Amino acid sequence: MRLITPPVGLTALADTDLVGQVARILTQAIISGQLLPGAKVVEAGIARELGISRAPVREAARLLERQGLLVANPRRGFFVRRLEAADIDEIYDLRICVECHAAVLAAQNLTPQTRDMLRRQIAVLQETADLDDPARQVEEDYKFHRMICEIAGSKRLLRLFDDLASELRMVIGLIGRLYDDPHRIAETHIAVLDAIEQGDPDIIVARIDYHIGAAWREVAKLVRDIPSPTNGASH
Amino acid sequence: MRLITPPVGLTALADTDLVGQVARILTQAIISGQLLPGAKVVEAGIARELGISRAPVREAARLLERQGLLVANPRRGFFVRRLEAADIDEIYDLRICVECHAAVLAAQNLTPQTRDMLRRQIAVLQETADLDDPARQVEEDYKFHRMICEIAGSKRLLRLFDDLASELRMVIGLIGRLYDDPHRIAETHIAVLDAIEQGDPDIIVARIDYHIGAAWREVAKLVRDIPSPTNGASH
DNA sequence: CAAGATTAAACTGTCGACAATCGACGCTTA
DNA sequence: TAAGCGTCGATTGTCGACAGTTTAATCTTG
Repeated sequence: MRLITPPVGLTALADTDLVGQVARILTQAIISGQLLPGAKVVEAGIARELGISRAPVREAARLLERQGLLVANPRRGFFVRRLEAADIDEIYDLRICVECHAAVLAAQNLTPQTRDMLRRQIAVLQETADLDDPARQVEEDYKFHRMICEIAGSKRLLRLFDDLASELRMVIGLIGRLYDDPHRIAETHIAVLDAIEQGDPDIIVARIDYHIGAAWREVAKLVRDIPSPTNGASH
Repeated sequence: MRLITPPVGLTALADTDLVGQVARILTQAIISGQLLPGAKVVEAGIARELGISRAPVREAARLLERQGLLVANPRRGFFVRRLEAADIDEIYDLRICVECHAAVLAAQNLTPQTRDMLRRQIAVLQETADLDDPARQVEEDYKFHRMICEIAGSKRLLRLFDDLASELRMVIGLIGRLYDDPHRIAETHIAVLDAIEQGDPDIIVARIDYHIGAAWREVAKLVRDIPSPTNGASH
C-alpha cells in the first residue's frame, strides 16, 4: 500500500515540519481512498514507507485524531474513522448551518475582487460539468464553497469547513460519482452566488440550504443503496 | 509552575491512555490560567513534572494544537495560543451560529427528561447568582449551554462547542469576573429555555442571539478596558 | 556606554530500543 | 468436530540518547 507516488520518499519536501508533511500525506491517503474506513494505520509500516521513525508518524496521527479522520484505540492503534449513515447526516446538517453563516458574512465582505473570484470559479464549474470527470467536479465544487468561507474572513469558520469537507471527501471518494446531473448542480451554484451578490440574508440561507440539501439527499441515497459503503477493510 | 496538585504525580490515574491524561492536564492548566497565553510549553519541563518522558507530552501537545489551544512553532516549540480581540469576536460569532442551531435541534428532540434537566440547571444558575463566585457562575453557565448541545444530539456539534468554550474559558479566566449583573443573565437563560420549550425556531434564534450577544459585548468591553489582557508571558 | 560578535546553555526533532500487550494460529481435549 | 487453551509473532507505549538549532549570556569593540 504505497502512500506516495515518488519513489524517492518525501526527502525532497522534508526541509521543515516533518509532522505536518506526514499529516498531509495521511490525509491525502484517506480522502483518496488508499486508506479505507476501518483500516488499521500501522505506525511502523507508515514510518518504514516514508523512511522515518515512528515518533513523527504518531504525532501526525494525533493531529488527524483530533480532526476526526482517525480514531485512537489505546493499545490497539489508530484506525481510519468509520462513517455511518448518521454521521453523514450530522456532517451535512452542520455544514448547512456553517455555510449559511459563512455566505451571509461573505456577502457583507464582498468586494469586486472576491465577487469576480467566485464568478470565475462558477465558470470553471460549468466547464467541468461537460467533462465526464466526477472527481474533478467534486474538487471544483469544494473550491467554490471554500472560497465563500475564505471571504467570510473567519479562520475558525474556514477550519471547521475544511474539517467537515475532509470527512465528506472520504465518503464521496468511495461513492465515486456524486452528481446525477452536473449541469443542474452548476446552476444552483449560480443561484447561490446571485443571492450573495444581492446580499439578503434570508435568500442566501434559503439558497444555500437548498443547494447543500440537494447534495445531502444525493449522498444519502447513494449511501443507502450500498449496504455498508463506508466500511472498507474487513477486519 | 506546578501543573498538578497531588504530590504523587499522575501515577494514580495512569492506568491507560497517558496521552489523554496529559492533554487534560495541559488543557486544565491553560483554562485555569496557570499557563498564560503566549507562554512557552517546555516539553522536558512538563515531562519531568509528571514523571514521564517527552514523547507523550508532544503527542498531547499535538492534540491541543489541532484544538487551537496551542500553536506549534517548528524548531521553537509549543506556545499557548494568544487571543486577540478579533479572535474573541470570531469565537462569539461562531458560537452564536452554532448554538442557535443546537437550540433549534434541541427543541425538536426535547423530552420531559431533558426539559427537566435544563430547568434544574437554570435553578442552579439562579442560586449561584446570589453567591459571589464568578468562576462558579461561568462554570454553571457553560454547563447549561453544553446541555443544549448534548440534547441536540450531534457529536460534532458538541465537540465544536467544547472547542469554542475552551478557548473562551481561557480568556474569561484571565478577566476574572464576567457578569455585571448575574441575576439579569440568569433571566435571559430562562427566556432561552422558554423559547426552546415553545419550539418556534425564530424565537429560539432571537433569544440565543440576544443572550450570547450580551456576553459577547460584556467580554469585548472588558478586553478593551485592559490594554493587552490575553497576552501574558512577555517573552 | 551601546551595539554587535561569540560562546555556552537549553531545547527541539528524530531516532532506535525494550518491555508490555494484543491477536492469530495451532494444539489439546472432550 | 468444535470449543478451550497456550504459544508466538506483530504492534503499541514509553523511554533515553544524540545531533542540530535556538535562545540567553558573556565578551569584545567602536
